[in-house]
Amino acid sequence: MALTTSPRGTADIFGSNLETWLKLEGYIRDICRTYGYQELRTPMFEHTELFQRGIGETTDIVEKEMYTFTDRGGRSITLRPEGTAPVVRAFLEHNMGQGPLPVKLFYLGPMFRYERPQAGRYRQFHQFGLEVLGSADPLLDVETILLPVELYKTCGLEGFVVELNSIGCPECRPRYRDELKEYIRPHIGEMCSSCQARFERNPMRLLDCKNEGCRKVLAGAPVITDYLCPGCAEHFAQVRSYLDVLEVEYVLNPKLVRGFDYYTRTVFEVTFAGLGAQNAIGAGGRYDGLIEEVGGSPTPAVGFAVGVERLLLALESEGSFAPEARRPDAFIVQFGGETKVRAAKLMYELRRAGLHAEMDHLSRSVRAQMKAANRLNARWVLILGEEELLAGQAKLKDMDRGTEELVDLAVVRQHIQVGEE
RNA sequence: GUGGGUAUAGCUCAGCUGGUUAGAGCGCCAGGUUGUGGCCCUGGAGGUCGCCGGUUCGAAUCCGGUUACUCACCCCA
Repeated sequence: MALTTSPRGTADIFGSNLETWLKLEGYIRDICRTYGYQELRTPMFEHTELFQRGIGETTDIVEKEMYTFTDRGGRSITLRPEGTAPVVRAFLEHNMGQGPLPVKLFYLGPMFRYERPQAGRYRQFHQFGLEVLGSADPLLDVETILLPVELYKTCGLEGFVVELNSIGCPECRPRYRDELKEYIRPHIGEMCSSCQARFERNPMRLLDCKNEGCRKVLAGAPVITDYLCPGCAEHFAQVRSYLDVLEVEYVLNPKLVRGFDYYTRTVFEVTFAGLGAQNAIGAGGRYDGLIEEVGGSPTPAVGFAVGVERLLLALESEGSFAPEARRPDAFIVQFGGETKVRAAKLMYELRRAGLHAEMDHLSRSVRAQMKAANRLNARWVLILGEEELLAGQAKLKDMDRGTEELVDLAVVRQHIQVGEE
């Protein structure tokens, strides 16, 4: 095992890359504030059963992608593979349902799934997500679509598409499932092995199979939205109506199904072409049954999650999100000895005043110090020599213009601050 | 879990059919300017050629394995 490489599917985030992250995180916190969402930070790990019950025993995540281990107390612990189940757990644990409804929460942090890494897919990745708990208002379904869309737009992202569907509820879904199976059954022999394996257990998952032959079979399959119960149909109609009123562009995709068992009614996915095979940059939906499943009283809820790395990849591919490079306000050049002592005092004085000041720590020549200042892209260089100090002055060089002048030490700070504006 | 591609300096990459001291550009350090950046010039540091094994007189080069990266399948953010 290489001690000098991070574990597979993980990455260090630093340098200019980190600046980009911080900028995006700033946008995320801003939009959550204006939309009235409170941040919730849940633990990185939970009891394994939470995910088994929440996400569904037969989902791929639970069956083969979880980082699960037994702790020293014999408990089965799992690194969170997604954010919704922990939020629901916290909602119940802290009796948030007793407070003003709906409860609007957001989270931003790492998730863990044991998968083969690939473009836009990592073992530790980050999600920004939010959940609205305690209301079945279709307007809130729309809000969870609108908010990420607004975020993408704020970031300058253009080439994304919102796909929308309704997968009904436990009332209407069984009837559709039966119809679908009836339709598929005569053709099941000619379908791919994974479709055959899933046919009995979860026939709806066959709908988004990418296999050419399977797609052909399913092209004429019955569509869930034709089988919605009156309640779900009405809900879906209102969602679409609000989307139109709020001018959110979307595409109906009756074959859109989701990998988690907990979804009901509205599901959506935001895709971005050009990310490779992993093209979803955000997804979500309504989960009216999850809270009860986890042990709470029946409570409707809706939410979504955005893959931070994927969003950053998408932004990078469009090339319009680079944050402004940071530059020091001042670099102080000195000649060692007493001049270095005076330079140090000046540097910390400037920093106390909120200015980013730097100096050399490698006993370098003036020329090398100037080069360093240039490399750091310092706005000003202060040259503290014996002569200048005797006169209580320093040379102040404007690195953008190449001009310099003698300035009294007492007013150096003002010169730099004024020059910044 | 399955399949393809890749692995040489901090970064991006050369290195032909195996042949002496493994190269370039960029970056880094120093000098050209005994107190002045960007451009230019000169020099320098820096590499167990991913790792293990095999073939061979001889392997960065061929073969096998392994690990990592990468792309795709599966699945998903």
